[in-house]
Amino acid sequence: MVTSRDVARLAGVSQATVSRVMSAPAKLSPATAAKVHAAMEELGYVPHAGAQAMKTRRTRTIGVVVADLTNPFYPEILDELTQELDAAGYRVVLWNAGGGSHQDALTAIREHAVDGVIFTTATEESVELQAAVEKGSPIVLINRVVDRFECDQVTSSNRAGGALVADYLLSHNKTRVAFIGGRQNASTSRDRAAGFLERMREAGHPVPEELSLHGTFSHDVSAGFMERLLSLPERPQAVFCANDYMAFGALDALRRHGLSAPRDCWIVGYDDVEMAAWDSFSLTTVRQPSREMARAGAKLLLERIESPGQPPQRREFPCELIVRGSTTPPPRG
Amino acid sequence: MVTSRDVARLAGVSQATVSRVMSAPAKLSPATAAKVHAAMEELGYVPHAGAQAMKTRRTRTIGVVVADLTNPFYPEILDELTQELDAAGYRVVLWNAGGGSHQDALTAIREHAVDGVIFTTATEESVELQAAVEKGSPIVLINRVVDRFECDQVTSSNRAGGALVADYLLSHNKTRVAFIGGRQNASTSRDRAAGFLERMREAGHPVPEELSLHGTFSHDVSAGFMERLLSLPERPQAVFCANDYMAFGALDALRRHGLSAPRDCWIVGYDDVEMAAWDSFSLTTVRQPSREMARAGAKLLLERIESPGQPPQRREFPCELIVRGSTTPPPRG
DNA sequence: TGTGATTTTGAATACGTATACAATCGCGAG
DNA sequence: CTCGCGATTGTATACGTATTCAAAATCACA
Repeated sequence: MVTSRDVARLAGVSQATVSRVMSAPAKLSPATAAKVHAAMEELGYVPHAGAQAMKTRRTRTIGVVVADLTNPFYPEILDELTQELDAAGYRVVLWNAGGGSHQDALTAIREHAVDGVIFTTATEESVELQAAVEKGSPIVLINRVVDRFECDQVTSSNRAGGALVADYLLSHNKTRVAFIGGRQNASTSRDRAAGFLERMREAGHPVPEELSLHGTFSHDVSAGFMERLLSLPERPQAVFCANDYMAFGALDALRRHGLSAPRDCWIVGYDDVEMAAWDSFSLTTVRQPSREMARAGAKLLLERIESPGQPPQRREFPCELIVRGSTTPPPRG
Repeated sequence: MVTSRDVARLAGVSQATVSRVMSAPAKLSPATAAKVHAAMEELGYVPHAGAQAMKTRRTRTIGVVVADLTNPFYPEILDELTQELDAAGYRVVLWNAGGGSHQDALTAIREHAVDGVIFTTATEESVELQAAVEKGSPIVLINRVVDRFECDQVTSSNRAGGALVADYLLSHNKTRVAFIGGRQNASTSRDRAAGFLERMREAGHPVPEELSLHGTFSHDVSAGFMERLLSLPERPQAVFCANDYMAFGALDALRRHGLSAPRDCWIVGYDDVEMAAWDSFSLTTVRQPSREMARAGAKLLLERIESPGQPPQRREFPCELIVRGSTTPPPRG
């Protein structure tokens, strides 16, 4: 391994000078800077990340916790996050689902293995997460959000989005409708459900209990729910799924029974992942600006790392209904 | 920040003893071990990752380079890798596409920021990668592979897989067939193409040049190619795409023109990502055991880190044709 | 040419941990 | 009761870098 001392020796300067070439080149004469650069080049010098981290207390590494790489929503978020953080000179370490992810990520902060963490998967229950937040650890919540945590949070107007769907369905005289949700402890599923169910109720068409299903955010579970709905004596006219991934499951269940949307049942999703626009799905959905949210989250975290102690910020992005072929065909023109 | 010295002070022992509690507990009397543990607990001690890395020259972190998170193949690989490495006590840092990924990953090795890297995206051209390999850096290639690199490599029998598809199509009298490939510098696309085209030629039905298209591994580019194929005076009877993601694009192009598989054109993919089995696609494809390959890659890398200097290993996993609805319906029963 | 101000550089040290080596302790054999 | 050995523990040091402080070199200007 080649150290800054080796470079110093070759360049005929002190180790301190080599260090300064990287941290404060302005304070050096061009001549010595050139000498040092030449020596670094010749030896192929690369500073030791651990040693640097120890001195600077910075790792230029950010943690990201995602819930489920199988759901295309998360790869999209991750794609944007890696690009954004990469551009800012940060590395990304990834934790993927699994019970321990939260804990591992929080440990990584305390080990000074990362400068901060972006959670896309926060839930009310995580006592440790709350403790970390209260201790002032640099943490940002994207997507799922916990109101009482005092930290930066980025979300979309899930409640309003759910209501949007209700309005849309009602305006097309769909009054017997179902809801397929994910985990109840996720704010996303909860808020979307709340907005949707509340609006249906207000309109005088409350969603009956047997049409409001909750499980896990998964294609297969959702498909199973959809089959259950299809086997009811009176089939729902439309189904709103808490995310696109589940909506794909519902569409698949339809097809499996020789049925299709919108003919036999309307299907609406949430997220507007890229695949939703594919002709194979053509899924009507509520678009949340996921990539923009990811960028906002990254920015908030980097700012917090730069200048700790600022009051936490909350950003809520608006959502928008995107009508596609899984409900009514889009308006002509 | 609480250091091992703080713990030592509270426990009334030396810093060395605290360190030993973690690295060699057998060498300590149960009594002192207990004291130290209590002190660690009370102070919430967590060792500083950078300091540890500096001494031990290990980070317990592995880098992973993927090409495109939008292609569900990579999230699947990544899912398996994170689980596997996590279980082995390693963190994962992720590099995602972008021109600099390779370089960044290699730099991370030299910075001792990671103990090794798994590339899913190697190409012949990467001189730096070759140099790193020759220097003995712990590097494993999964998926895409470069024959002349002297490092651990995990792949599937892409050439044979391509031939499988040709045999299958020929056995159903599909003689005018097309190929949609990805980047030519990726061994996967190249080998699948070679196996496929060669077998078609051998059978006396060479694929004409205008039916052999190469672009980038993307849904949209593939859809564009498919549209071009559909606009030919004589439409191909079947299209083999170098991966499922591109096959989805081809299916979408069909649908966009009011056509469908297998009625108007057979579509075959490669990979067998989870989505391929969904009813919305029901894609005939060549299954490669991606998750198994990921595990094998992780294992090879960890072994290499444990005991460097071993001769590099190559593992090639067999592939299997999975017939689904995008070609002939699967055999009854 | 001398003086003080300023720039440029080096010597020394600290970051937090792991470990080689030395010191101490307890205990059984002689 | 002494010697010696193994089991525990402490002391001292090194890992590679950033930074403080002081020294040396340079410069502006009289």
